[in-house]
Amino acid sequence: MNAVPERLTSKPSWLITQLATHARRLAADGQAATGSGAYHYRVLATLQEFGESSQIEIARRGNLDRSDVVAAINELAEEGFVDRTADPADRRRNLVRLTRAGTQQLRRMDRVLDKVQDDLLEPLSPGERATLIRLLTRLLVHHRPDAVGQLSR
Amino acid sequence: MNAVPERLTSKPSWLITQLATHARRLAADGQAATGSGAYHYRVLATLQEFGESSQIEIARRGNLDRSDVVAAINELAEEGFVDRTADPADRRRNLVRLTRAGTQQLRRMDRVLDKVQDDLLEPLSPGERATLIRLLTRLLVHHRPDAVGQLSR
DNA sequence: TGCCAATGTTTGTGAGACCAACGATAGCGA
DNA sequence: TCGCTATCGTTGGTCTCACAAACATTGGCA
Repeated sequence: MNAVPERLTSKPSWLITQLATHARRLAADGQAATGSGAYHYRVLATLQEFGESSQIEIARRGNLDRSDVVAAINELAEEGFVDRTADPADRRRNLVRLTRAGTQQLRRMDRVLDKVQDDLLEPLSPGERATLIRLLTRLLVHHRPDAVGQLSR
Repeated sequence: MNAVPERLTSKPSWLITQLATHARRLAADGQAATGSGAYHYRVLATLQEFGESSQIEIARRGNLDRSDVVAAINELAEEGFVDRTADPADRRRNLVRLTRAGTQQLRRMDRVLDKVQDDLLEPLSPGERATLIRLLTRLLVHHRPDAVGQLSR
């Protein structure tokens, strides 16, 4: 009754894109309560792990377009989660850093996203989860080394 | 230099969504030459495997919104790939069926998408590919049984 | 007969990933 | 030192995918 063409369900690209849509939904549902979204999380995470950065650095490290970084930082700054100041050493750049409130927001989002991972992988055993992560990582390293922190040579 | 926050790369949801973006790009690149897109493929595949259908059936089987089916079928009909006629037995419904040209278009898209699967899984051995497909399918069956042709309750 | 449900359709929204262009500023080679 | 080129932030788009709201037409049914 609810059959889906085998042409679709047999394709890895179908499995991956459909699962990605579901993962995004889980994340969006959880993040709704935090008031920030996926782009905001990438910015906050980048700042936390690498410290004060220019917007272009945030874009490269978080795999974002620099124009999207502008919008995300506008919103984060408005809520007091980041601090944006002109770089005195290079007036083309802004220096962005996490505030205390931003660090707390990141922690909130971390909790939410950790739960998302659990929900997402729920049906798999720990060993299967590790296998899946390993295979997915290999594919991503192969296709988009820059999205996994690999030097693209 | 191109480091990515470990907070991101360690999350399955990151791996899956980033890989999905890449898969969509591969598919879009390949499909550009065919003139049809992902929604069109879902419609054509559904018609081929289940035969003449109403739009609501196409929507349910191809996991599409019925309003998106309207647009896709408009475009497919304009190119002569499908045929849309009012159902004499239920005038609320349209009966949509594949034309000869539509069958050929589906074959073209199949070839493109088969190559996409190969590109996508390239770094994995046949055994690893099977493992990945098995794990992804289990996750999707668990979270969105309707997207894999499973009865949802 | 009168009401509710199903179907197709129109219109719109929001997220995510991009792209092009522009002004200001730096850096560098002649 | 001058002039060219590159970089950075910013603005203002585009496109795809997923989905929600509302409406008219038609069927089914109490």
